[in-house]
Amino acid sequence: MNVSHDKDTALDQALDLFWTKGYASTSLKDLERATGMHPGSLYAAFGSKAKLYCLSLERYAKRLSVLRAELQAQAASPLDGLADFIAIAHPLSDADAPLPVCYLVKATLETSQGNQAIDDKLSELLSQNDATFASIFQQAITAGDLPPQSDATRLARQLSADLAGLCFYALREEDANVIKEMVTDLAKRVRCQR
Amino acid sequence: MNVSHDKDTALDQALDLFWTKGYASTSLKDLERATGMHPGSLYAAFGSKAKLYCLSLERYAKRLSVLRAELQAQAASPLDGLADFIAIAHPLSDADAPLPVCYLVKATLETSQGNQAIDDKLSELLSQNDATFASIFQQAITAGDLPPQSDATRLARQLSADLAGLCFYALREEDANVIKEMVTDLAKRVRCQR
DNA sequence: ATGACACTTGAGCGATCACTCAAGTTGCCC
DNA sequence: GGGCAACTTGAGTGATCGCTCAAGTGTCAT
Repeated sequence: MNVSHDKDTALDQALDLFWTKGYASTSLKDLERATGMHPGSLYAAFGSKAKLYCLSLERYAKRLSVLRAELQAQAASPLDGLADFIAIAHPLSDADAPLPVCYLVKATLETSQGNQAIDDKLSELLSQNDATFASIFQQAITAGDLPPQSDATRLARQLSADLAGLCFYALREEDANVIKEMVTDLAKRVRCQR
Repeated sequence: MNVSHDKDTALDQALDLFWTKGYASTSLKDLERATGMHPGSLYAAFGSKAKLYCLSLERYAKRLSVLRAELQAQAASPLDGLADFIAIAHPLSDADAPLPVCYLVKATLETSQGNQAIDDKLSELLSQNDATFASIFQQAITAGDLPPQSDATRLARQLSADLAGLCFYALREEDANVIKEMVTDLAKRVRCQR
């Protein structure tokens, strides 16, 4: 009795596994269990563990950026959209996320020094993310919501670091209220000037 | 021809390895190469890979806290000492560190969800660190360097997260000047109110 | 010199790693 | 229903994993 598999579903399951356990600590046995696929099918569909990992990173980044774009479109202003993203959609405040930590942040701190293709993919995705942040800040500057002499790139950099800092803290703090407070503070800081 | 080994030296070498490669990606073969010890000696001295890792975490935390205490003793005020620590002694600005990333931060993001003893050790060390930060802020409040209504615990929490955020950014940014600037900014922010 | 003891040595343990591939199954077109 | 391409299956690959332990070596006091 053979079972047919949906590549996207399997990728989602692999993503959750990698997210929680990390790349090195996730074995193919784990992936087989999670996806219900046998090694042959996994390799036919994804090529290798590293490629599957890269695909999962890409998928996650895509998902986040779609979400951010949606919030941006609904928001009254660029900064409001960004604040909503932090307060609502980011893994820090998303109850469905397996960890209250951005997958890319965790991957960055784990993976450094290893497979080159993975490192490249990660820095590509993070750069894209920073660029999006910067473009939103630029819109805010143009719209007059930020002082004209503001540096959008620098603001993006700082936001990226601030989010990563919160991720770190969220992982160790058992009291969800503390994290919620910190997230709210950051969102507020983004919305009402910095 | 047998070789006698110094436990502290071996521990330092193991620490550097774990720091750069992470726990899961560091094999006993790697540790043997780095320390020059054979498996039997390693196990006689340290018990297991996990125990060696815990010892390395402890040693690192101790090293950092000694450094911080020294700077604190020399500084004109508690906040000055803290700022010096960030600007001078923290891995972010220490050229000798194998990575511009606090070992505990990296370990926290890698290790979550695994060996219980490691998780416990990590959260113990991080709590100690936060407590030290908080006590320094408390001294600053008592000394009148911070408004009396300041919340030392909250300030410590925020500093911890800010440092972690910088670690994340330092790992991906190839331009050392950008990081230096961000570190200086944070040190300044700590020194001159927040 | 000798025996007692502590430490080092490294071959090798069973388990698990990422991965392959020949055989089996399925769905589709004619 | 016969033929074929596409996919699934899972036993099995060699390598490496963390770890053990009997044998070897060095350092003592006597």
